[in-house]
Amino acid sequence: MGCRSCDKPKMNYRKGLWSPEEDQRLRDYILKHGLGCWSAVPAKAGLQRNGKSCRLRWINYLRPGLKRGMFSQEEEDVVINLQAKLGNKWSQIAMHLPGRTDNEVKNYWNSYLKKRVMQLGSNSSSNPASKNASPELLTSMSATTELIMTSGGGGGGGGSTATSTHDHDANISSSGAISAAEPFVDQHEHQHHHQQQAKNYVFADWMPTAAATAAPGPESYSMSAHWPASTASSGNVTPSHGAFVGDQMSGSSYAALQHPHQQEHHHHHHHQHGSTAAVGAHAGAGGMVAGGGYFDLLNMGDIYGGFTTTNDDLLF
DNA sequence: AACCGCAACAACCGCAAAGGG
DNA sequence: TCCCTTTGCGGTTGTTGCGGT
Repeated sequence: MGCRSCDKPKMNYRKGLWSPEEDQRLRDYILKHGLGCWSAVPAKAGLQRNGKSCRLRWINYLRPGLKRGMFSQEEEDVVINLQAKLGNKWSQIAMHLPGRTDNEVKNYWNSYLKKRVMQLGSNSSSNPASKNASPELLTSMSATTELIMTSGGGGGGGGSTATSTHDHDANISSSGAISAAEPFVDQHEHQHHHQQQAKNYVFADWMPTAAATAAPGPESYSMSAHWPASTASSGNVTPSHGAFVGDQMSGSSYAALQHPHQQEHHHHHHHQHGSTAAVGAHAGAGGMVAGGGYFDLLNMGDIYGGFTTTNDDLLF
């Protein structure tokens, strides 16, 4: 682990929200050099951030394969059930939700699900089916959830003391537990407290739609030279990767990326954290790209996150 | 119009584990 | 084995904007 060569100069690190320029620097750096010593990234990328901040930014926001927008009913079920089972092991829970980060899951739980579960728990105390989830919540309990529940292993309720040993980046579980294909592209309209904008699946908001569909030119630099071995061995690492190279950021889509909720609020009465602009710009990345593109991009999540999943693990 | 409360989410902080020297 | 650095994780705080008054 120790990255001795990463002697960083003492400096006053910037804090707070990331600017588009910072994001671009970080993104460009990672694209060119791959994931490595985070503590060295700021200096090498020309960022006045600490490595920790860079890592977090990458994982939670810039990394390809991330979904944005509201949680689907299925995802909600997964969170509720796994939280009941594992406790606040957000990274482990996130592993079962492709494209979701632990931070996102955690936020969703703290801001919404926790209250809901508590309410339901107090209202329907006589629900033997689940100590946390109400019948309402369970009605849509899918085979997906059951799969997770049965494959999770290890019992125990909340407050598990199990030490997490997984790679934080690997939000796509090795079990490929969630069959994401169809539910991920619909405009799930389940009754959500805040009636958020229907979720959208953005495989890296900064990725232009063209990148999801168009084959890049052969001039692309060699990804395999920089990315984890799993990348090179993955048959799904397709030419589309090349499209990531360089400045892929369109102004509009990036603006949407930076602060989704700062955009288009005037179009909706309710909070809208899924960026409509992003949907417009990138809907194809997750939705329109049925089949191949979708797969490829998802695998990009593998690549950038250092996943070790195989093609077989991705059940989409 | 101004203020306040709330919700959502991005980001920070502190701690512990992992791992190299 | 110890020390130090890096990384990963979970709790918490900060920021922003909306809705209500």
